Amino acid sequence: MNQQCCAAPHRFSGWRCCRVAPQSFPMAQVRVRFAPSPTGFFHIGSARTALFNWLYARHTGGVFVLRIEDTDAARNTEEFLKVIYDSLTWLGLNWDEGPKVGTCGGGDSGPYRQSERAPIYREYLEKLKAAGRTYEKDGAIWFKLLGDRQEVFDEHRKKTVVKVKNTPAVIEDLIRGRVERLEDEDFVIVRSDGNPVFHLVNVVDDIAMRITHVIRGEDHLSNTSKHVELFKALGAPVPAYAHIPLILKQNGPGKMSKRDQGALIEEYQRRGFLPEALVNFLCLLGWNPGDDREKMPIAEIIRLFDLPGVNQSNARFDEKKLAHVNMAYLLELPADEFVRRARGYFSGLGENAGAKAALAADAGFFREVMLLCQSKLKGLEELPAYTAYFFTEDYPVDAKARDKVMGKGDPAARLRELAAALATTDFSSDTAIEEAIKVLAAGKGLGFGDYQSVARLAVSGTNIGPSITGMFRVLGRERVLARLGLPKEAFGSA
RNA sequence: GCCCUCAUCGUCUAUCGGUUAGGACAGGGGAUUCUCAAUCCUCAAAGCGGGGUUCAACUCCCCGUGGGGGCACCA
Repeated sequence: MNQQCCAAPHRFSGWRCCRVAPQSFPMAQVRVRFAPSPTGFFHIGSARTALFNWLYARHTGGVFVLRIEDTDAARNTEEFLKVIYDSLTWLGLNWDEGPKVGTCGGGDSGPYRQSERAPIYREYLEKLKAAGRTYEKDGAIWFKLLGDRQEVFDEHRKKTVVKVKNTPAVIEDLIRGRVERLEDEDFVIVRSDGNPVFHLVNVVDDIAMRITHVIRGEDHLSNTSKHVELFKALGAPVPAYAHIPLILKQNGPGKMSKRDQGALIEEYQRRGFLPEALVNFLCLLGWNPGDDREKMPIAEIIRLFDLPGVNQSNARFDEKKLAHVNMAYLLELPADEFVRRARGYFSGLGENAGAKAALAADAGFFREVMLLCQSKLKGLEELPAYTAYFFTEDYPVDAKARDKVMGKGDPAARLRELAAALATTDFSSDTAIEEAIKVLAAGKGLGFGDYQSVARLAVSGTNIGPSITGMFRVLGRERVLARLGLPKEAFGSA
C-alpha cells in the first residue's frame, strides 16, 4: 500500500478533471482537509469522508490536510487521537499536513489541533468585532447577520426569536449543483465560557489553512449557509463545496451511527479485513468509475475519481457486499503476502491458545497450511477455526458432521483400510495420495468420496475444509495415520 | 412545524431524450468436484404516483408521496 507519505504527492492529472473550479482560487493547488473530532471511535462514514478527500487530493496533485477538532477538552484526547491516526494509517490515507505521526503530517499552517489554536480564533474574532458583526447577549458572543430584523413568535420552539431579512446564501456544490439556503437568525460563535463554537473555528481554520475544497457529509449542508456568511464577513473567499451522500444503516431507518453493526473501522481491522478491500468497497458507496468495473487498484481509482462523479443519493451499507470484495482481494493476494497477513492476523489475537499454537509452529509448515486454505476463505477471521487441527491434536469434533458421516457404511473398517493403504504412500505428493485412495476405493467398488468423508472427519474433526489430499500432504503421514488409527472418543458410539 | 436534500431490481449502481433498462452483491436453479468454498452457466428481480414539455421521457419541469439530513452556548 501507499505508505510513503506526503512530501511529494503524486500528480495524476490536473485541473481539466474538475468541471467547476473553486470559486476564488482559480489556478491554486487543491487543498482539502479531513477534520474529525476525537471521540474514541472512527466511524465508517468518517472513513469515507476522509477517503474522498484523500482521493481528490491525490487525483489533483493537491494537499490532504488532517485537522483535529478537539475543542471538547473534557475528553482523554491523546488516546482518542490514536484511534484516528491508527485508522487512517491502516486504510492507507496518508496526510500531507497535520499532526506529525510517522512520515505523515507537518506543514506550515499549524498547529493542526484546534485546542492549540485559540490565539488564531481570537484574532479572527477581533476582525469580526472590528467589522461590527458581533454583539454580546447572555454572556455569549453572537454573529450578526446583515439586514432588517423583526421579532416573531416561533410556533415550534414556543418562543420569540429575531428574524433577519437576509438574502439566501448561494452554495455552488460540486456534487449537488447550486443550493440556496436562507440564514435568517443570528447565531452564537463564542460560548459564555469563552470557547468558540464549531461554526467559527471551522471557517477560521479553513481560511487560515487555505482550504480550497470542503468535502464533507451531507449532514453539513444545512450548516453551510452559516459558514458562507462567516467567510463573507471575514472577507475571505468561499471554498468550493462538495457534500457527499450519507451511509445509511443496513437495517432500519436513519444514517449509520457508532452503535450500528459494522460501523467502526477498528472492528474491521480487528477482524482481519484487508484495508485495500474496505477502501475499494467504500469508494463504491457513492462513486463508480462510470462503467461496470468494481474491483480496481487504488491507483486507477485515483486516476478516475472526481467530485462531479459522486452520487447524490444516500447509500445503504451492505456487509455482504463488503465480505465479497474482501474475499476477492484475499483470493488474489500473492502467496508471500497472504502468509504475511495471515501471520499478522494470528498475532493480533494475543493470548488466544489456538493462535499461539499456530504462531509457534514451524514457519514452513505454517506457510503450507495457510496457502492450502487461502482459496477457501471469505476472510482472515475464519482462519483460526479453519486451520486449528493443523496446529494441535486437541481439535474439536463437529457433532453434526460426525453423525452424518458415521451413520453410513462401516466407517471403522474404511479407516482401517485407508490407514493400511496409506502406510506406504508417498506423502510429498497430492497425486500419489489421491491415487492411493482411488485405487483402494475402486478395489472395494466404492467412490473416492466414500473414503474422503470419513477420513476428513477422522483427521480434521469436521466435514468442511481444504482438499483432503493437500490436507494429508501438509499434515504428513505420521500424523494422518495416527489420526486414522486412533480415532477420538467421538468415534465410539455416537 | 420550518429549511435543505434525494428518488432505477431486496442492496450498491450504469443510462447524461430514442436501449430487449446493463453490471455487481444477496436469493433460486444447474454444471464441476474429495467435503466446503471458489469458479462457470442460468433464473427471478427495477424506472414511486400524477401532471406537463417533446415526434419521443427512467432521463427535462412542476406537484404530490416517500426516504435522508438539519433546525444547540454538539461537532
